[in-house]
Parts: sequence; structure tokens; C-alpha cells
Amino acid sequence: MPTKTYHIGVEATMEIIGGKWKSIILCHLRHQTMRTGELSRAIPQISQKMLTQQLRELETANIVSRHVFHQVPPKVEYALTDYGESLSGILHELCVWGEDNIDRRQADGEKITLLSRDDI
Amino acid sequence: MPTKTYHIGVEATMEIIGGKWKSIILCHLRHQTMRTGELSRAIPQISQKMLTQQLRELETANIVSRHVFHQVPPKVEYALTDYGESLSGILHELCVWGEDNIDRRQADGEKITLLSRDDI
DNA sequence: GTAGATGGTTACTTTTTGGTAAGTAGGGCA
DNA sequence: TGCCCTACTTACCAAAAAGTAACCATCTAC
Repeated sequence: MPTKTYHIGVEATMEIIGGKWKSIILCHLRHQTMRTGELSRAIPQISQKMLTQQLRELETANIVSRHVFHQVPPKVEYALTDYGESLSGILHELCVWGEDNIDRRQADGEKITLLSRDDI
Repeated sequence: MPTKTYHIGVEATMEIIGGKWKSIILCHLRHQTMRTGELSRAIPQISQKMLTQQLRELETANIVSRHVFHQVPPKVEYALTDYGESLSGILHELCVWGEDNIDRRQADGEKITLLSRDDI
């Protein structure tokens, strides 16, 4: 198979946490283990399909673990793996920087709202 | 105009540094002011079009400054703004985490190469 | 007068990503 | 019997992001 080539480290990172949803999902999992339904309530804009798709990709990258409880109705819990935890600091900074960015833009007169801040 | 709504800070951050190219460009500008041609040599995979497009967007977000020297042939220099510098720590961590990720995957037997590490 | 250097734009196409809506499973429960 | 719950999948379609290739402007130097 062909060798995959990266030119700079950040490429690999963005391949894992990039895209519209992954960093958001990870920011939520940073604080707690969550069930599928909890995640979709926490991220109301995301569709079922995108949620599971992104979770699978994060699982494949060994960032998120999936724990299935064999019950009916089904129960599945997602959490950061130990390796995923190594992203925690970065995720926190990404949240905080974004909050500050929104503050600036608001102060600049832009019509923007931020619904919740990263409390921890 | 409709109010733009974010649910969590990281959304705003990723809107600015997300996508295939922005974080790479920023990682290069983190170390030095660069001319257009230098950037495209530093990021050989990027096309002219994408390079200028991404730089314009970063300029609009006030992350990058553009300094035109009125010469022939033209000379244009790009640099992080003071505000852009506030991303420097995050960008560095994204690079370092990615380097480590690549190391792990290599150790895991995946065929991957990283051409250069974030030296600073 | 023609080619080269630099930075940039445009029209067009392809690829990737995301969204919608419907369907599956299987036990609980009225 | 039939509907609910939860997690998940699938087929299909729309939109956004990125790639390609050709083109412009301007002065310098041959």
C-alpha cells in the first residue's frame, strides 16, 4: 500500500479533530462519559447519521471508546480513551479561544450569540 | 440581519482555523513573515487559488496581515497579526500532538511519513 | 518585442461533506 | 396485537470545499 505522507504535524491532528462535528463532540466528552441520546441533546444541530458516523471515526482513531450495554432498549456510552484525554488541554484551549473570539466580534458590533461556555 | 448562533466556543475557533489549509498556513506564519511564493514553496501541495483564498479569509478574520510592496515584480508579505499571535500556542500544540500521533501510528505498523517537524 | 518574474483572478469540474427521511432490531408494556 | 424505546443503518440528494487550468497585469532584462 502507498505510504501516506504528511508535511507537518498539524495535518495529522486536523485529520482527526477537523470537520464540522468532531471537535464539538470531543469537547462534550471531555467532561463526562455520555450516551448517544445525551450527545444528540447536547448538540441539537447534529443529525443521527452524522453523530454515529463521527463517533465511529473517532473510535477508529482510538480517541473515543464505545461501551455497549446489552439491554433493551439499547444503551451505549461514549468516552474519551486515555489517548483521547491527551487532547483535552488542546480542546479546552480551542473552546476558550473561540469564546474570546466571539466576545471580540460582539464588541465589534457583530450579531453573534454563544449559548454556553466551557465551564471546567 | 440574522444573529449567528454558536453553541460552544470551539465552533468559532474551527470556523477560523478549520479546513484543509488554514492551520497549515498559520503554522508556517507562526515562525516568520512570509511572501506568497515562500508560502507556496513551503506548502507544495496547495494551489495558487487555495493559497490566496485562504489567506484572504484569514485576513478577514484579522488573524493574518497582508503587506503589499508596490514593486515590479510584485512583493507581498503575510504575517500573523497581534491577534493571530494569540493562536500561536494552540498551533504549536496541534503540531506537536500530530507529530506524536504519527509516531504512534508508525509504531503501530502504519505506513506513514512526516516530512518535517515543528522545530521551534 | 519577447520572455520571465510575481501575485493574483476566473470559469469550470470533481470530490467531499452534510442533510433528509425512512427503515431495522428486539424486548417492554398496555 | 401493536406501539414505544434506543441506537443505528441505508439510500438518496444538496451544498460546500477543493482541484485544474487558463488567464491578467506590470516592469525588467535580454
